[in-house]
This record gives sequence, C-alpha cells and structure tokens, in this order.
Amino acid sequence: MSKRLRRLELLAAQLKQECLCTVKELAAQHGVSERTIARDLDLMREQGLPIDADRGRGGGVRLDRNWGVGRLNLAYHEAVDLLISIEVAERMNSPLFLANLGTVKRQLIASFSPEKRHRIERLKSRILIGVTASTQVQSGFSSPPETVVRHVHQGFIDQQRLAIRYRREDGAVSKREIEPHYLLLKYPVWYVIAMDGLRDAPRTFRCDRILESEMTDTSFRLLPKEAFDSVLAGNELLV
Amino acid sequence: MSKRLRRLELLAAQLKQECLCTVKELAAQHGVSERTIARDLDLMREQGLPIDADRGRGGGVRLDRNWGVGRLNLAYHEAVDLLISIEVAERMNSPLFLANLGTVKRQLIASFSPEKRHRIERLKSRILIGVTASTQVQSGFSSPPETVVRHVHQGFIDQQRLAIRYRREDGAVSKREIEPHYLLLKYPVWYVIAMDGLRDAPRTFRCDRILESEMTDTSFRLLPKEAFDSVLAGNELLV
DNA sequence: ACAAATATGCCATTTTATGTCACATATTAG
DNA sequence: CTAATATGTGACATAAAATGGCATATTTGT
Repeated sequence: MSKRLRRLELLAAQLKQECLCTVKELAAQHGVSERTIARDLDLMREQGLPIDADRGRGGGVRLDRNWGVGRLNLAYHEAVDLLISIEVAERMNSPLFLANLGTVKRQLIASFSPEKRHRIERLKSRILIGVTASTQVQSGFSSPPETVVRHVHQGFIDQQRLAIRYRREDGAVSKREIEPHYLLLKYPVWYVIAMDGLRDAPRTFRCDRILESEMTDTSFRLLPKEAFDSVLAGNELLV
Repeated sequence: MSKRLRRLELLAAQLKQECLCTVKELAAQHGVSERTIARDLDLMREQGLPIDADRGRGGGVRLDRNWGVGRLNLAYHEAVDLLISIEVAERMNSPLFLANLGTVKRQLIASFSPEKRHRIERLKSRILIGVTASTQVQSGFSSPPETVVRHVHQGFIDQQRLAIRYRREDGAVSKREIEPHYLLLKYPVWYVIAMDGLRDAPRTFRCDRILESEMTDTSFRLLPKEAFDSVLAGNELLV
C-alpha cells in the first residue's frame, strides 16, 4: 500500500482545488479503474470528508464548498502564538472576526499534550491586559527583538534571568539584569514586568525598547504576586 | 485496509500525547506485531512526520517535541476568520505573539482554492483600518449580531442589500435599508460603511449597534470608491 | 427515449500487509 | 566488559486487502 494512501491525499487535494470532477477523469488521471475511485471516495466519506456527488448527466464529484480548507500543521511555537493571539484578541473585545474562532481554540487546546497544555497555562497566567495606552509603538522599534519572542516560548517567564540592553526614552542605552515575571499589554505596547537585578525592585520595561536579550544562568528567585502589586495594579490577568 | 489508516492516525495521536513509547507497548496496544509497528513508523517517517527513536535500554519512539501539535481542520468560515484576524492584528502592530504566524498565514492562503482565494481578496479589499477610537464598545452590545457575521461570510460586502434595525446613540431604534460597501475598524469598534437606501447617501453604522440584519433581494448598485471618499478619508485599506 | 453520470454488489486476480525468525546495531546498568 | 533492552532491517510464507471487470440500479439533463 502507501500507493493508496498517496492517491487518497492527492484526491483530497484535487477535489479541494477543482470544483467538479467526473469519476472517469479521476480514474484516468490516477491510472486506476473507475471502480477503484468509487471505493476511494467511499473511504474518504467514511473518514468524514463531505464529498458531494451530482448524479446524472453533467454531474460529478466535489468537496462540500464550505469544508476544510486543508489541514494546518502547526509547530509548537506557531500553535502557542496562535492561541495566545486569539485569546488576547478576545479579551480586547473587537469581535467581528472572532465569531468562529472558538472551535479553532478548542481544537488547538485539545491537540496539546498535557505537559504542553500546562506550560501554556502558566504562560497565560503571566499575561496581563491593561488599559489601552496613549503612546504609540516607537517607530523603528516596532517589533520586540527575535530574542524576546524566543525567550517567551522557552519558558521566559518565571524561569530565566535575562541580560538585556535597554533604550531609555531619552535615547540612552543601558545594560540590565532582569528576572521577568509578567507580560503586560497596554495596547499597542507590550511591557515586561521584572525584578531589576541591580536595584532589587520591580520595574516595567517596554518590549519595543529591549534591543537585545540573553539568557544568563544566574539563579532565578520565585516571588509571590504581592511583590509586584505596585506595578500590577489596575491590570487584569488573561486567565 | 482502512484498518491500517486508522492505526496510523491513532499512532500519530498517541506519539503526540505521550513522550516516549516502546515499540513493544505500541504493538501490544494495537494488537499487531512489533514488526508491523516498525513498518508503520517507517511509513509515517516517509510521510514527513519527524519521529525520533532512542535506541538501547530505556529508549523508545517519540514525535519531535516541537512538531505539529495536531492538525487543525478548518471550515471555510473558520479559516477566513483566522486569516482576517491575523492580518488585522498584524496591521494593528502589537507584535509580540505574531512572530510565528507568518507561516500559519501562508499555509492558510495556500490551502484555499483559487475561487475562495479570490473571494477573500475581495473581502480584504473592503476592510479599512482607521485610527484607534476614543469610544468603547457599548456594554451589552459588545458583539455584533450573528447575522452580521454570517452576512460577511456570505459575501456581504458589495453584493447584498440588507434590512437592519439600528439603535441610535440616544437609544431610539429605527429600521433602515442599506447597501454595505466597506467595513472599518477603529479599534475596538467595527463600522459598516454603506449607502443608506432612504437618503441615498453614504453613511457609517456601528456594528455593535446593529440589532438585526436580514438580506433583501432588492438590487444592489455597484458604486465606485469615489462615492465614499467623504467617509473613507484618513483610513487605510487592509490590502 | 436516450445518454451520461453516480452507486453498489459480486468474484477472480493481483498486490500489499502481516507475522515469524534471524541478525545487526546502539545504549545503559551493573 | 558484559548482559539486558532498545531500535532497525532483511527474507519468506501466508493472510488480508485492493483492484479490475462486469452487471445492474438510479438519477438527471437533452
């Protein structure tokens, strides 16, 4: 086999692309008999693909127009980004294009392994949504650097001490050691809430002003939420 | 067959859930010989699944940890919502969790049929992103009604005349006939830009104030963009 | 009425999948 | 170093599944 598997994949792709195919055409294209194509279609239907067939002259076979736009294969970090993006968008309550994303979210969550689900829950419990900011994202610094994103996916929050280069509002760049505890979105600006290693006090850093970040293996101190009350006040947790 | 297909699906799901399985366990669970599982794994590898194997004592088989967190099967309207949501989020430039969504977008677009791709392009060409609004979404009216969303997916823009019940700021509810041409997001509020059938002039309606909408089969007049210049000014198209 | 399309059943034949056994190779515990 | 567990691979007989061909029913447009 494996021949049949391949054919089934091809058939599905083909039916998605083209609107209406006759069994005869399909048989010729795949070099098998019409009977075989009929059986393949049966199998695909059995597996849940909504294949419509128009009988009679001028008829043919097609996939239900509103069905599965293919399958998305997501890597872990893609899935996390997608899930968090949807949840943030939901929280930000601009609902027109969110109506049908509930099922997407459910599918995403269901497909995580328990271990990953836990990791994501912890990440979410460290994300805060605040009021919309009056400031704009700095032009020229519109994206936080790659490294920040990578650190987020690697369990950035509550685990790793980071060495960063930070650009103050007046333009001066300084080096700092921080222990990040929370991410805060005051749309459109993301902040990192962290213990400043030098001053040993909670501080808030704009993600778009972090020029570089690097993990350091200095130990991380777990701190209770209360330690951050002063900077967290007035913001809501994502979960 | 179909037995093997099912087994392959189960195997993939299982390897995603559990970190490490021995071939012996898998064989026992599926009631086949170890040799068969080995062959199944070969086939899965051939199909592109990144299956790692640790040989030797304590070894086993697992899926690459960062690989496909399941497959998403999306219906058309889910895929559209997802795509538009991502693009809107990108345009709104709050980038922390958008870093890895480029590939998701590409997969989505690639999986649309040409016809659907065209439909989506047209929808996108009718979406405008404006400046962030100072107002909030009306509480109690936070979601536009189901019907508005449905109409969007059915080719709402530029095709259908709608009868709506609209709630003015002072609370008064009136009936109107509109021909919708554009959707405008002034975050967090969505607007419909339409020809008001009674006054025959362009007008802007807040989506969260549309209480009900219904298609009417009265003819729709295609109008050039210039007709809406007065209300479109200062807003940018999504595409 | 006729032609073109799907849908379904049956059976002989061909192809594929499976189990079994043997052996190679890699890793870890002791 | 050795024994114990793992995966990986090849060969071969056999069970199972896929295939093709044919007959037939059914739907639909001309």
